[in-house]
Amino acid sequence: MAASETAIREAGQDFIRDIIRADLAAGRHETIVTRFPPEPNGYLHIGHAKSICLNFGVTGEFGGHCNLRFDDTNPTKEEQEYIDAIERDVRWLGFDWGGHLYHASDYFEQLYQWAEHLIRAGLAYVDDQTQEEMRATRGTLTEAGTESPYRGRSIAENIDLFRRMRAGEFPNGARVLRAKIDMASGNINLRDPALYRILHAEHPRTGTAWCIYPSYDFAHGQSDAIEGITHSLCTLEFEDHRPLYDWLIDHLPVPSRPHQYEFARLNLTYTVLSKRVLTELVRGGHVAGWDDPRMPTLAGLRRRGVPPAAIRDFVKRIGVAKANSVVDIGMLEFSIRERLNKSAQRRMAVLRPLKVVIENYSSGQSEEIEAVNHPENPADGTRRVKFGRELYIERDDFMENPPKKFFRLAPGREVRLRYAYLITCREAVKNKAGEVVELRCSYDPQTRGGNAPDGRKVASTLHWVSAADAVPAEVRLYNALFLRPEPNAGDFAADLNPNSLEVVADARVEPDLAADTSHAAVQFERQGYFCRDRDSTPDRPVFNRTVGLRDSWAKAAAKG
RNA sequence: UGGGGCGUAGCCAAGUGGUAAGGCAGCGGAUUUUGAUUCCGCCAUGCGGAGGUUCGAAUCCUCCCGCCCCAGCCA
Repeated sequence: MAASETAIREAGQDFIRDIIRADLAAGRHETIVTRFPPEPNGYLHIGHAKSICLNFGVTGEFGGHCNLRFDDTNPTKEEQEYIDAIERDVRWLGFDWGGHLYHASDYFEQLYQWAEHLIRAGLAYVDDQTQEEMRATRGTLTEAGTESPYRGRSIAENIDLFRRMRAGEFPNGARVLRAKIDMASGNINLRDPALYRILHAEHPRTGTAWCIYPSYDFAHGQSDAIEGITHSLCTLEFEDHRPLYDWLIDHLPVPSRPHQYEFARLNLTYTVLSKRVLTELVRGGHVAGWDDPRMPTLAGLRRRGVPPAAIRDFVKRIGVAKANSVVDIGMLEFSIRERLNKSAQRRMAVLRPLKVVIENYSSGQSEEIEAVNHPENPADGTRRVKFGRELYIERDDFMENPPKKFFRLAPGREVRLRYAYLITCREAVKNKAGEVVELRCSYDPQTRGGNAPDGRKVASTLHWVSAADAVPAEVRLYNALFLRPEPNAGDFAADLNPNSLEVVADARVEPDLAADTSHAAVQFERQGYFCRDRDSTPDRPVFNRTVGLRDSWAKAAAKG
């Protein structure tokens, strides 16, 4: 794919794109090749979305392609379920790797040959030390390590031992192939890092063909080189692996010379983006699964109703840099609302119903009111909603003793029912416990559609549904999974929000919401954006709240 | 204490020697049959701190401070 001048000019301003621009200008590359390299040991989350958007984004902007490459070098942790989920989620996010689907495991034979090459060059050796011994002799952050007693083995012996490792002659952990670099290096990654370990484990792709597997460090850069990756983009914690990455590339007859660049991973307030923690949330039953709508996984966000375009917008907004940062979750919510405001049709749904009886509307009567589907998009048309003597409004929209700035319904007060009539509250009926259970109201027949011929104004407009026609529904309201802006990933359970899921069991929705199984996002007027959950049954729809509308009243009320 | 990075507003972030972009949040106001949306305005005499170089410094130099990552046969 060739990039247009315009695309290049309009590409974002960040240090990665600066580097690519410079490389292109200097003629170092004709085309850009990147890769997104997930390990299939968990589901993709929004932090991965940053990497996906970056890797696929730059090749779209500057010309080239991005490979999807599974970094499947540890069969003890990887599963086919994750492989499938990752492909599905990358596609859902809106990216296409074309034919460029690869696996580090595709290169196992080549990597093995390169390991022998290193041995023949005297740059790698088989170490018989135990894992404990290796740890003990690695040194500390401030002290040099000591060389292994097996470091001086002959090339012939090393080759023999390594081949026998491959042949399965030794149990797990018995020996390891190490690079011979510098046990005194200040960079611990250079203190003779392990290149191959013995793992008698079945691999999702290679089965039992191998019992030795390359380490990340030995696999990653070489895979990049094989695939002709020009810019290998990864997160900051790999920064001090770069000297090792380069060392291997320098000493191996690889077909190309990739370069690694590091950027800061995404952190979000009230969220944990750690595969370990996310896995524990699922396995420990703290959430209903990888696609629980409270999860920051792409599967969770999808089920929650977040449009992929909103995630892409969000990622564009937060930028790419090298400073560790924690992005306000509000920023993601903004991107979601921005997208959904444009696309979601409006409907009325009452979450916590309070019955309203229109006393001067006769009981046998009913009518259909025309309601617009999207106020900013006339092409979405209108629909007809039933109006009758008995209605439901939102409990929160009535107060018996309203404070000064509350301008919804109250005794004696007139408000508008959206698209319908102006009504006035005559009486609040209470039960024995003193709770308001019903409102007796009157309507003004002259105000059909919502406007008074005499031009009088009302302070607010309420959403409502017809008691006789509305359909009962379950609505799931999601709150942050964690209580603190920066949860402790170590003891995450202590920071879990016990109220992250609020189930509203008896909401009432417009009938067409129950009938529509398209799963398209809708806005419940004055409340938020919702989508139909797959738990819906024909007689009982279930809706997930994707995100609430901005609510300046709630904010003001909370302030007092 | 060794090595590698990073510090620009409450948050994210541009800026690469010529006098602090943009977005989120917040605060005012206008419009509004969603307390939504939209629109307008305000929001760093200041760039972790102190010195220095320069006509001029967030950008260059020196020293200091703070934060993050690394001692897996995980990635």
